[in-house]
Amino acid sequence: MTAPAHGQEVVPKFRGPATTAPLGVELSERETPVHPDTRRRAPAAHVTLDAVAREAGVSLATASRALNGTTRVRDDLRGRVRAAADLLGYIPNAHAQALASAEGNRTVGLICHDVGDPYFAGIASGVMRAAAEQDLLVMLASTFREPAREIAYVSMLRAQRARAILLIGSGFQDRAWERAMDAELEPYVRAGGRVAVVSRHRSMRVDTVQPENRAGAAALAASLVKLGHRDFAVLSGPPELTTVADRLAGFREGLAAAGITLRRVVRGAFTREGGHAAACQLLAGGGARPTCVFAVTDVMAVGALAALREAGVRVPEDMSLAGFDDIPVVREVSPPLTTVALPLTEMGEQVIALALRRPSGAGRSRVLRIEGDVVLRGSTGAPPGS
Amino acid sequence: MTAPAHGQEVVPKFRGPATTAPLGVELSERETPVHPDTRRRAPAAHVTLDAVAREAGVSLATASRALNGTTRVRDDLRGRVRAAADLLGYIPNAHAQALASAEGNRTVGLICHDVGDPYFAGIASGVMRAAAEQDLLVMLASTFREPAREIAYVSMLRAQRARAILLIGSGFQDRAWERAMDAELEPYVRAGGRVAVVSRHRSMRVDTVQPENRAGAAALAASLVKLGHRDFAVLSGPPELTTVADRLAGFREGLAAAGITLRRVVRGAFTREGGHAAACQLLAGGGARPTCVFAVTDVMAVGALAALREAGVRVPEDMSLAGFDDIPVVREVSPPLTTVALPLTEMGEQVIALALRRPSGAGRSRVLRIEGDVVLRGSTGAPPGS
DNA sequence: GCGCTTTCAGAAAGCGCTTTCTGGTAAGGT
DNA sequence: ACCTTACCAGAAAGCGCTTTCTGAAAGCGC
Repeated sequence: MTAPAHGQEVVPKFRGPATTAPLGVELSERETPVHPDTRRRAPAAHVTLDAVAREAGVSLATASRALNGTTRVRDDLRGRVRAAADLLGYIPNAHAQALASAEGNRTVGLICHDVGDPYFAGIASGVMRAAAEQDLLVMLASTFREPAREIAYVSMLRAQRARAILLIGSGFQDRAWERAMDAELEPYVRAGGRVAVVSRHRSMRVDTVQPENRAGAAALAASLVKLGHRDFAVLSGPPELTTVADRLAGFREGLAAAGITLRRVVRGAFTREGGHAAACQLLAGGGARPTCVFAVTDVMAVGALAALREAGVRVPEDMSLAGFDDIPVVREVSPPLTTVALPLTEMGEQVIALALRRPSGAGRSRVLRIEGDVVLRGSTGAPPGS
Repeated sequence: MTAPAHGQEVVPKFRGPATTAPLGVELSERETPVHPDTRRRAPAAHVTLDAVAREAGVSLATASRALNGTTRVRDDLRGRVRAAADLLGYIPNAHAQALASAEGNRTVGLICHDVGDPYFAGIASGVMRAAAEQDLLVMLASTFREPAREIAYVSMLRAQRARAILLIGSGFQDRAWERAMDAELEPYVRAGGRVAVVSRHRSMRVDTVQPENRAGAAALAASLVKLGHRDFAVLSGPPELTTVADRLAGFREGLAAAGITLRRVVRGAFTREGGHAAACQLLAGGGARPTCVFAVTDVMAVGALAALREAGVRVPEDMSLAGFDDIPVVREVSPPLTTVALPLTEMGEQVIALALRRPSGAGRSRVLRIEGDVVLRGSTGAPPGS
């Protein structure tokens, strides 16, 4: 489960008196005492509204109205229906409700690469909070960065008649996939579905929560220049992602404003390991090292920090390091990372709000621009020898 | 969005040429070019199977069979139906399908406290991966630690006729809530629903993925004793949670095996801040400080580490610190934290597997015990002055 | 007391599918 | 040539609900 690695050691397993199995995992069974039958009748499969109506001695229609309160129902009847529903343990069938009513169902779909990634987890957390307030259920889909799966999920969410589909994070390099995605989304929107995205360009009638990647990166560059740096490198991600392109361009812009040219860009995957590898590559390259490195995401920056430490490069004394996003972990590492802070949970709340407020289907698309705050922390300082 | 805090500084926002709005957030609209009408007919609302059948010149029944392939359909007809479905952009209505078929719908419910917490995010990630492989959609519900919301979610998931309900993480202190939860779950299980939980005791016919908290904590204690420590403190969580109780008891057991008595237990919330506060409280108390501290979760340990650093306590020279869970962040802090590693994503995969494999409704309940590995990292060392 | 409106319960028509059940046609046996 | 199987398309009956429509009963003014 855990491979022994640099600076850590896995201790052989403790065998307490309670544990006898030789495996790391043990499956046991236990008999559950049969629940003593309460007063409640045993529902064979599912209690239907029909059963409730019969129990209450009213018609199906009345039972429905009594429980959902759309039209007036005499108080005594309503009481009887409620009591019957309670007694029988009635739970409405959401499918039948969605089918019968024009309302549709109270769910939204959320598609992201991986909830295990703190960036997505932060946004998802915001979506969840907002959804909870509106009694919406969120259908979560993790693509694990496979475009085919992403499209399949949109299709599934369409089948589920989700009120809205939320797409979080960069799209894929391959234009063909993006086109396929548009083809999938277009009829959905036409049919009244709402789509909103975070940090992803779309060609459609889709609302967007868009971090100001350029401005943020430019501001960061300006701050780093102010610390005295002249010599920069960027640890970048897949070049086709707009997020990457914008942050890189913004950083260049910020440097240019001070008459500085970016010396070096190293590309890596959008993961901790990608950042680690990119940093290693940067250090391996001969020549003078930059005094300051900007990783286009915090996740990469965390990997880079580890790489620098392993290589004996002191941060920030030998080299300053900055990231982007402000995921929680960057406050915990030492030194804590300078970054451009994005309000992740708030972005999650906004994207769902944007989608749900959208006038069904057509209409202009809105862009909610989110500014990032440059937060200087311990990972950046004056360049060495200044 | 980000309050200036200890050791960090928020830089005033950069105003690039592109940004003119004075707010941190800006809402703009843009007109989308109207999508040129393709060959495809414009679906007014939703394409129904009926429309597909008509287009293909076959009956509704045949269309259904052609698309789902349960019974044999002549190849040419099947082809015509498929073509018609493609042409019209048919997406089946999952609600109607669920309602009409005995199969039910392809969704499972996942209830946890907060996907923003790396512990839950890790498990959720595992659930997502397993679900993706079986073409299941996951309905995610975050309770934000409110028992009422948790019960409401179970009810909603019941209404959605989720194939399975997965409950992740400790239950609540209040026995009344747990009883209410049982009352909610019991008819669900009776009606054929599957329930599986991670790290949570239930009185019902429910499968469980249960980390070996006692054995793990005991093993950790043994390892720490072996490093030379005699003087321990525990940063604990809410005492009524079985997870907490087990880890604490296990740790005591491990110490007892070496003839050592635990000196001090400080309670805190199950969060980073809880760990921070508990550590502060521990340091504030006068008297000799323990040489080694065990925080019952990594999340708390991370908070504790920050508190120790702020108080000028060096880890591990002045004090050793260990956690439990092995969430990713503990490898990134310095020193990296010694902990008991739980295979979080694997636990997620197991809990959903357990639920889905469960013979519908009744039957024995199974317990999958997960052993933790003690992983010694830089946060633990020999006690000072040895 | 009569016709009027108003109130509210019940009957019934779907929502979009799956799945029997029915029946027509072609193939095979005698 | 006739009858039995076998195969497969279509009709129709729901799945569990919402919602319109219908109509009975009650309240009201005259």
